[in-house]
Amino acid sequence: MDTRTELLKCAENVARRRGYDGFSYADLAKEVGIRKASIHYHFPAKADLAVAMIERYASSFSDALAVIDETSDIASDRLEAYVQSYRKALSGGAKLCLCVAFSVSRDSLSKEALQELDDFHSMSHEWLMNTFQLAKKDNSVSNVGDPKDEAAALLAMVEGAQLVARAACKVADYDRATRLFLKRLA
Amino acid sequence: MDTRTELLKCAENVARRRGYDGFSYADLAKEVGIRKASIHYHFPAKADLAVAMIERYASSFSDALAVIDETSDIASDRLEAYVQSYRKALSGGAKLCLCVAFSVSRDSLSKEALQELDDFHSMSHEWLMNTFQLAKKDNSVSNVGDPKDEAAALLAMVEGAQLVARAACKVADYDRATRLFLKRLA
DNA sequence: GTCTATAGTTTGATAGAC
DNA sequence: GTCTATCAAACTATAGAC
Repeated sequence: MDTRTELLKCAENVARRRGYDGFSYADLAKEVGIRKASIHYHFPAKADLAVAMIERYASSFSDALAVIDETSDIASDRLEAYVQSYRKALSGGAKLCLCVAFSVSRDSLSKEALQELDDFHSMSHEWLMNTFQLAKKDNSVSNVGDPKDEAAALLAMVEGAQLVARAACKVADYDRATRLFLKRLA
Repeated sequence: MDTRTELLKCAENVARRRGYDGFSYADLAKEVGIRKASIHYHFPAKADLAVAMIERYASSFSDALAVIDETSDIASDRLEAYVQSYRKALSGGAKLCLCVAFSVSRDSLSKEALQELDDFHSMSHEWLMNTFQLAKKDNSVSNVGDPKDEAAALLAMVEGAQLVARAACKVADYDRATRLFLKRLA
């Protein structure tokens, strides 16, 4: 793997544990095994790194959603996989979704990074909306309301469930918070 | 107001905007109007400040829940007030619940602070559980599941809704995420 | 209780050799 | 591309005068 990618991977890893203001170039240098001055060759400023991190995260997230869509045509299957993916991202209570971690540090981010953050949420929201729209047709989810509202509610729920589970370092808290929603799935 | 309280108020304010790793003694000194060295008289280390912040936050939150209980005996009224209180805490998309902000910076907190964080979540969860238990009796909420699961789901939802709204600085996002739940209230 | 002064560390970032 | 060397600024924290 090239150094740039290795840096991005490492940065994502630590940012999802500690937030944007909670990691430094020194942390990355130590982990990747180069000097911190060398990092500036790949990312001149931390703001550049932040943008690249969100871009990479959104891209891989988008890929994951595409895989979910390919795996099943049933809305309930897709939503279950979605909830499961946020559970997996928790890493046993040690990590958060990158965008959850970055949302808290909003004031430290550049305009460009905030735009990327916004794009990520838009993409997630749209995928969820379409999936709830499908659920209305295939009847695989009980009691479906306005897809726009359902999408916003589920996005908030998985992000909040991650947060609560992270606070206590207990995946069980994530499971408890999402249980009633999963019961609505066929 | 005494300086200690003023410092706590100010620290809460900035921590809810920027997270635990996002503010410094210099920020507080500037805002409160004393030198940063003076802050150490009240809070020897930042870890001490963190503990006092959560204590104060949990205490005022607990008071707010007591007021809600006094205002109405109907479960749906109480839950609506609960959701509303998280909305108000958003401050137009500028702030988060202190415990949401601190959960992200978990690794920077002392054991004592983490314990306080845990206590806060326990208190919230218990109040919600009792309220959903009441809802089962007074039928003011539609389709109530296991109170324990309902409590966890709602806590996750309001915290997640705050986060999404904070990311975009749009209170409307909070409203959209909580709309379907509020529809279940009588 | 608040101040000045300062220590010791860490931060993000740059210059220039290799 | 990575290094050494260095910078100025910010950080938490302490000592001691008032």
